[in-house]
Amino acid sequence: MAKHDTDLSQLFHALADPTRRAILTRLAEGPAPVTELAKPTGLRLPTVMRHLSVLEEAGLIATSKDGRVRTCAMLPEALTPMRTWLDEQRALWEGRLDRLDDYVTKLMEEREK
Amino acid sequence: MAKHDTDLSQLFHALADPTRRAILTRLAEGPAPVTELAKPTGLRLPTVMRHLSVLEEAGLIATSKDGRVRTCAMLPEALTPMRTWLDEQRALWEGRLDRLDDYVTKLMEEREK
DNA sequence: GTCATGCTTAGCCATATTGCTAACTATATA
DNA sequence: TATATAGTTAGCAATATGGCTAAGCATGAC
Repeated sequence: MAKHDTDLSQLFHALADPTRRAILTRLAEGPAPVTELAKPTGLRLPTVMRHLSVLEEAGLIATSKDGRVRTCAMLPEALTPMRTWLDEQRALWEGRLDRLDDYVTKLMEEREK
Repeated sequence: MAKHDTDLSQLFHALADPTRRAILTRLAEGPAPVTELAKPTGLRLPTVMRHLSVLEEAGLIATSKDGRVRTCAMLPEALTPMRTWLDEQRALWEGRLDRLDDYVTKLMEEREK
């Protein structure tokens, strides 16, 4: 299993949770401290911390502590592998359609003879 | 929690497993029966069946049975919600940069006075 | 120094996930 | 009809996930 494969798994796994996606969406608008991120979720702090560490391990956010406040910020470039995967998948799919197209074209040509 | 939100969760969850992504990649090139999909994974059939049903519930593949053979095919449009989410996320992020830009511009103008 | 605030750690519980084997059904094929 | 093939079902075990409480630590406000 290639390394970027586990990266992708981590990335997709991190995004598979609605709470984590909501946190990311909030962070897309700018950095925020943990407590502020926790408030709209209705979840307890330790639970939110866990979500944050999943996001951090997936490379989707970075955090830093200033005094007793930990500030979280999004790292949007972390989404690139996902975009790449999507594009590869699309290329494969379209390649398949092209081959199908070639095949049909060939069939038609055979018929002409 | 909106409905398309659970869709997204299912979608991301389905894609978070390397075996399932490998199966999808294979299917992007064309339909295949279960046993053929199972072979390269090195996993037992019931395990692969489970992966397939996860993919099917996420809307990523469709299956149909002809005689004793079940054929699986990819449904590439199932990836659209993911693309949409990515685009929304990017829009938010870029909107943030724009606002930052406006803010800086405003600061500069203030300075001019 | 005392107290409130913001986070952190440890650990518990329920459920979900991912693998397996064993046993079964249904369909080709000889 | 007998046998091999393709898939299916049931159920077990290990681990991961997502929630919680309780207790702790560090820092800022009074």
